Amino acid sequence: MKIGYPCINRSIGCTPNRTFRLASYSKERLIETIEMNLESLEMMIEYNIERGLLFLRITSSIIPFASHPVCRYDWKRHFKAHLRSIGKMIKKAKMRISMHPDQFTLINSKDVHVYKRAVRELEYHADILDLMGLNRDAKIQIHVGGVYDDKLASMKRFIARYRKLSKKVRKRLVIENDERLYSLFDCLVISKAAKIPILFDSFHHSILNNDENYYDALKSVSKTWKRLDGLPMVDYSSQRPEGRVGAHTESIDLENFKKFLKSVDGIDFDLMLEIKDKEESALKALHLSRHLHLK
DNA sequence: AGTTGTCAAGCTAGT
DNA sequence: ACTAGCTTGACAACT
Repeated sequence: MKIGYPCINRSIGCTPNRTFRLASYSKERLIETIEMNLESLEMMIEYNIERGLLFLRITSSIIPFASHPVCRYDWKRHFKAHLRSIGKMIKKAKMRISMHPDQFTLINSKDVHVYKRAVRELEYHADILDLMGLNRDAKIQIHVGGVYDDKLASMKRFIARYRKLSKKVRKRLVIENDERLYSLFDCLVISKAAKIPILFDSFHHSILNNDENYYDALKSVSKTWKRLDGLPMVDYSSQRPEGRVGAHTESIDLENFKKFLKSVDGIDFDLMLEIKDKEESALKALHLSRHLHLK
């Protein structure tokens, strides 16, 4: 099991998340920001490798405005070598990579313009992973999308639109169960029809479910990942005390985490900790997982 | 230097 | 038909 945290590190003093306002867009500003982001990403990767955190989610903001019409600069060509060298570091360390486009990336939208923008956004994510030279176990995770007053029709639209995606996107795209609209069960229905792997979010599942326990849930999800897809990816978080239902905790609750690990003991997967204090909790989790006597 | 409002993108629930 | 809320880090404009 590889363990990681998403997008940013709070202790190295730089972020791969830098962006700027659309109003201040310029080619120079774009290049400068991407350069800083890629350097920060490299520092983050080094930090993680040194500490044994081998699962990383790369932020979607790494190339600001990448899929926006304002961005007509050929950043792919300009940063090809840099991205390739980052990919080499990743592969050398056998690090696992995921990306998670934002909530407006909706391929099942009724609005065809939203759908088209989503496709461009997914292509951009796939380009990053391709330019890094990563194999198809590097994944792009999205939610199924909106319900639009007709869940079945919206699920069908997802499947039909998924089938039309380019191969470079399809080989990396996975769906994640959410906590309000599409449960694990819904995802399984879609997965069966579209042959798309499911990324299991344990926290969402604890809020929206059909009474499947973690073990059975993860077992059924594991079957949706083929050999070339790599191990299943799992997102883990827990409820922030006194927060709104679904609010992610500030810092890892080790008792809850231990219980979760024990409940899915015997199933192999890579684990992303969606916790606000990022690397701090990830390191605690890594330490705990190494000292638990599991199968 | 520190604080606060605002930012490319959408959906849903509530009025 | 319209708007607040979701969630969230960092920019940008303001004290």
